[in-house]
Amino acid sequence: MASDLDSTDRKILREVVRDARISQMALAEKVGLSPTACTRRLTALEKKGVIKGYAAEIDASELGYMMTVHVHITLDKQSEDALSAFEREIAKCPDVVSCYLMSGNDDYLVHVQARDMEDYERIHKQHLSRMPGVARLHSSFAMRSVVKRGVSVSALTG
Amino acid sequence: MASDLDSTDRKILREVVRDARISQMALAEKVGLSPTACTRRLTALEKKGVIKGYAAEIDASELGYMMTVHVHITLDKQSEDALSAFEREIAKCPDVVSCYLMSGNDDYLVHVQARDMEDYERIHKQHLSRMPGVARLHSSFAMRSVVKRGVSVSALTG
DNA sequence: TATGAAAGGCCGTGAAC
DNA sequence: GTTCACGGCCTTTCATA
Repeated sequence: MASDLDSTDRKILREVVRDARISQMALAEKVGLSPTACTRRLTALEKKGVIKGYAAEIDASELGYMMTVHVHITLDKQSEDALSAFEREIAKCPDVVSCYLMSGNDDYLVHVQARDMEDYERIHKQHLSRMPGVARLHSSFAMRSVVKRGVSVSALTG
Repeated sequence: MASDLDSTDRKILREVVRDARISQMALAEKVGLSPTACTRRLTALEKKGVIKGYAAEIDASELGYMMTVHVHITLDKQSEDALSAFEREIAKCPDVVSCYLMSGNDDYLVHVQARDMEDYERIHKQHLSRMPGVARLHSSFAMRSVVKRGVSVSALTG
C-alpha cells in the first residue's frame, strides 16, 4: 500500500515529524502552499493512515526511568495459540515500550523501561517470567542511547 | 533529575502523548484546569525537558518500508575513540531508527528500517558493514510488531 | 481535482487579581 | 489558579485553472 506522495507531501511529513504542534499557517509557509491547500493535504495524509497520530516525546529519565533493557524471550511452544496468548499478555505489561516477533526461532524482542535495577528485577519476576509459555529470558542492558527516531530519515526523503 | 510532578502534570503528559495536537482549551478541560493554568504547566514541562518535543507518528509501511531489522554490531576495539567514531557514523545513517550501546561486550543494538530485502542488502553492504571498527554483524528480522509506544505506560502513571 | 483568497468564529495569549 | 479581553489562527465558503 505504498501511497504515491509527491515532494510536497513528504515535506509536510518531515515538518510534522519535527514539530507536530506547528500551526497550519507556519506549516503552509514552510512547504510553500496556502493554508487551505496545506491543511487539505495534511488531512488526507491522516485519513490515508500515513500519519497515525501525534505524540509528545517524553524524556523517561526525567521521570526517574533510568534503565532501558532489551529482553530476548523464547517460548516453549510456537503454536498460533501460544504466540497469541503471549502477545495478549505482553501488550498489557505497562513497562513494555515495544515488542517484535522475530524470525528464526520465533522468539520475541521486548524493549522495557525501568526506574533502576531493583525495579527491573520486579518487572522480570512479576511480569516477564510469568508470561504464558516463556521458556527463556535473556536481558541486555543499554548503557547509552545513541540514536532515537520515530521513523527512519530515508522513509521521509525517499 | 527526577522532577516532582503531581497527578495533574502526569495527566497532562498522558494527554499530549495520546494526542500532541490537542488544543489548549480541550487539554485544560480534560485535566480540569483553566486554559491559562494548563498552558503554564505544559510550558513548564517543556522547559524542564520532560517533554522533549512533539512528533507525528508515521506508518512506515504506508511509505513502502516493509522491513524492520535489529542488527547486533560488535566492534573490533572498545576504546573511547573506536566507540565515538562508530557512533558518529551510525548517527548519520538515514536508515537507522535507533541505536543503543549495550553492556557486556560493548556492542551495539541497531534498529533499521528498509523497503525490502534487496534494500536491506544495500544498507548492510554500503552502510553497516562499512562503519568504522565493525567486527561482526548479526541481523534479526522482525516478522510482526506487537507493541509500539514512545514511552512506557508506567513512566506516565507512576 | 487541485489551489488560492477572503470572512467570521474560535482559540491562544497575556494582564490583572 | 482564575477571569477577562484582544489579536491572531483555523475553518469554511466560494471562485478559479
